[in-house]
Amino acid sequence: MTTRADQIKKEFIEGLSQMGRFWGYPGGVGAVFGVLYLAPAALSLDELVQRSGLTKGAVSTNVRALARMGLVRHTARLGDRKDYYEAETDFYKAIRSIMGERQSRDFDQAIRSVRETLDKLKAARGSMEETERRFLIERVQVLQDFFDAIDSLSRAVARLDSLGMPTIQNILKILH
Amino acid sequence: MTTRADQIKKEFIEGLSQMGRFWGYPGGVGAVFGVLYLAPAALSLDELVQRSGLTKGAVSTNVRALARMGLVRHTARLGDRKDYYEAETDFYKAIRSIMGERQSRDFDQAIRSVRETLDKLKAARGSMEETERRFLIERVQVLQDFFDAIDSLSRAVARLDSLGMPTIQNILKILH
DNA sequence: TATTTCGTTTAGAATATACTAAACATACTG
DNA sequence: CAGTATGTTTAGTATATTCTAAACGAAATA
Repeated sequence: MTTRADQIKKEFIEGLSQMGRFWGYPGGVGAVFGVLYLAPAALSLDELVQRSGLTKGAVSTNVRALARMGLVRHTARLGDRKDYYEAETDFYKAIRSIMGERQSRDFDQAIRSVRETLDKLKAARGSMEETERRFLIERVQVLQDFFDAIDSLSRAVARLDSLGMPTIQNILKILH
Repeated sequence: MTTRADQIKKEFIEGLSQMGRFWGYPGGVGAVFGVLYLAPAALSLDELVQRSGLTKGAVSTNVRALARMGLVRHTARLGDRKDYYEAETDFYKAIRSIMGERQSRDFDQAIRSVRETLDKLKAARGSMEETERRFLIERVQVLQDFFDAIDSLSRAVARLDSLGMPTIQNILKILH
């Protein structure tokens, strides 16, 4: 039998699944988080399998991704060697963790690539037409400045020990 | 013959391509933008085909996506019915445009889904166990508050007519 | 009106991704 | 030590995405 509660939960979880895809994560990640977020207590892997409809393998992978992002906590129970998982409900904490995670992975790599290009261009005096070289340096420099700004912003956010509504309100004031 | 300049450009473009994928866009989008960004003048579609190595169809699609995002401007030349494209170099302008674009599409949809869940839960008094209903409302409310905060932040940014380093510096000060 | 030029759209191929099912590894339990 | 419970890894599959190649359409020109 499907209760009204089950129905509402299911729709919500489907919504989170879409949302996950929007942020660039597999649908299963959003679904697993949804299940955990609507559970009043930590769940075991098998419970996640049941409630998410995915297989053990997929849940294992997805839940690990969520833990790496800091959206899910890994807990244990005495005298029970199952792993239990529960959702992080402090999203301000989670978002910092996510930023840290993404930061290191691909974004840093991309920024590095821009910096390398700039270095190469600066070192290329003589081996290419000077007018073009000046133009390219100018362009790439603008991009790097932009990335540096984004970078310092996200680092600042990640460094905070709390990012709550008061802080956001202050930022909003500046942006008037 | 491949000059040193060509080589450096090619590597830079490859970097932007990766970066594009990181932000969730096809590699071709990044590549096309890279070509335009390193060109001192607007380019026609055929020139983009040559320099990006993609076919007309792909370039047509990708360049249109970039224009929608505001990362590329569509220009014309008198007495020439070709389309010409040039890169937007004001990234602060571009980022606002991108936020507007993404906003409307999927993110709004996701937020709406959360709000709907909350409404349904509030309307479900009697049709489910009251303790559970209270718990679910609490959880979903926290998520919605968070999204509302993000939403007002991004709307504020999108509303600005300029988002330059001074603004960012101010924000950084708050985040100390 | 026929021809050329240019951009878009479509059909299909190649690729990447995320899942399932099952084998596997590890650590408890009897 | 055999057997069981638990989570991870892998091989294969299904699906979605993004490209190419080519057909198409629209507009300018002869």
